[in-house]
Amino acid sequence: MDPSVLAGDRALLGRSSTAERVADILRSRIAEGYLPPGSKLSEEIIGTALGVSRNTLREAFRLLTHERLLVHELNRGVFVRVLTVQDVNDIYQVRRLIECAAVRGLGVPPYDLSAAEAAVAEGDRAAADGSWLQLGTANIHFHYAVVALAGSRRVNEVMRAVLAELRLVFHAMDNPRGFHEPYLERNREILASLQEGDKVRAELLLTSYLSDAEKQLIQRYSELLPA
Amino acid sequence: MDPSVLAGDRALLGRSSTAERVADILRSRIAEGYLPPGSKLSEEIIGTALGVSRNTLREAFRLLTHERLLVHELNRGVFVRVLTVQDVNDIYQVRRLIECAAVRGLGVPPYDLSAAEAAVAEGDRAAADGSWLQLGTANIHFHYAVVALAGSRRVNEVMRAVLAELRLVFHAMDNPRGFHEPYLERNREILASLQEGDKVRAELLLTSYLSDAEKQLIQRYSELLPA
DNA sequence: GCATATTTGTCCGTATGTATA
DNA sequence: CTATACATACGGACAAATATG
Repeated sequence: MDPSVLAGDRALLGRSSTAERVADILRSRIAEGYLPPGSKLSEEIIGTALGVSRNTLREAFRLLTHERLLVHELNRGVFVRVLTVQDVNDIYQVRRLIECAAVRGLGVPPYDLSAAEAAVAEGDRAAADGSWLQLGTANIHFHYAVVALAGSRRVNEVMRAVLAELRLVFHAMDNPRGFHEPYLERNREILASLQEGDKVRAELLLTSYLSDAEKQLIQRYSELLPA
Repeated sequence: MDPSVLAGDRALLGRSSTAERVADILRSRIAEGYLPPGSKLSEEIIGTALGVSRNTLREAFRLLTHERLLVHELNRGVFVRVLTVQDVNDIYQVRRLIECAAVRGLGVPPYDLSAAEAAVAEGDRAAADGSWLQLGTANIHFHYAVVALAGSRRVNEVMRAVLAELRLVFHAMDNPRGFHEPYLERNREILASLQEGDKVRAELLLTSYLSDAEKQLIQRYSELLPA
């Protein structure tokens, strides 16, 4: 790994828990693709680059390992997670189970859809700017908002973790516009169904959405991995 | 045969870090009730008692904190988690969502119910022995087996974590027999429905099971906390 | 409110064990 | 097989926060 990736981050270390701040920095670098899947994160190199001790760094590694962004191999160190085709399939199985169950479990309309509406608006802005990666983030926010309708802290946390993993998958897509753009409209349709109180239609749209996205990602993955 | 082909499997066998073994010990003590919710775990006391350094002990604390068995308060230390009434409500909301969705998402019968059958048998043995706490564990195993039918690694992990939290709740019940015993028969009914391929009935039974258990636990909690 | 004692947060140096070229 | 690099674990140190009288 090239330690200069973290050179500018030393100044950011000044607030709350050191380990959490280190984790924040590493999480950003992973999300931005500076630390691609499979990278080894050396305690020595990162510790000196950020100016923190190994104990503190290991604490940060633990946090990110729990978020499934890193994997820890005994006596070998930590690495940026490499997701397999099976992982992608499992992530979408979780999404189908939880997102559909959240919609199905809704009470009587109207629902508080402000967060979902904000996510669609965020997607519109990103699309207008041509920020396709940000559009992917906005789409993730929309689905997080849908699950949040269930009103459960723990369900929210599970969803947040799964969607964070999904970001690792998105990095494999070479054409972010072609992949993300169509789903903005599909989210708008899901939102409209919920606004009309039509849970059944919303769940159907959600199911086909997830099915299509999974197919695209797995096809792309299958092309990449044998290479 | 070349012994080196098994080199990678050494990690899968008896090897684990000191921190993980310490975490195992503490997890057992918590599950057994020796460290009741609210207990403060002093680094000094436990470190010397187990003969490990503070750094190693803190690593173990982190593992258990991520399992939600401990809570970490900055500059104050770690404590055995004290679940609130809201936590109990949230845990059952998650269970309703995931367990029902797992059953609803099942394909065409027959299903592989061996794990669920084994859990009911485990419950029968525990009831015959009068081991009511073990009966509670067996009931937990049954519901874990039901969720495992969904076949998703991530869903399984979520369920395992939620059911581990539930164990903390069970410690609040003063009459373990009165609480756990009736649910053994109800699990048997759910199993029978699944054996007959009747997903709809299984989901209905599951819903009422979870509703009743939640009511009992929350009532007990409400009696305890104001005291 | 203040001063003190205790405990945690962070870091370092080092010895040992493990994996890999 | 050896050498190197690295992770694991320990003990000690000091600063910072908290608890106690």
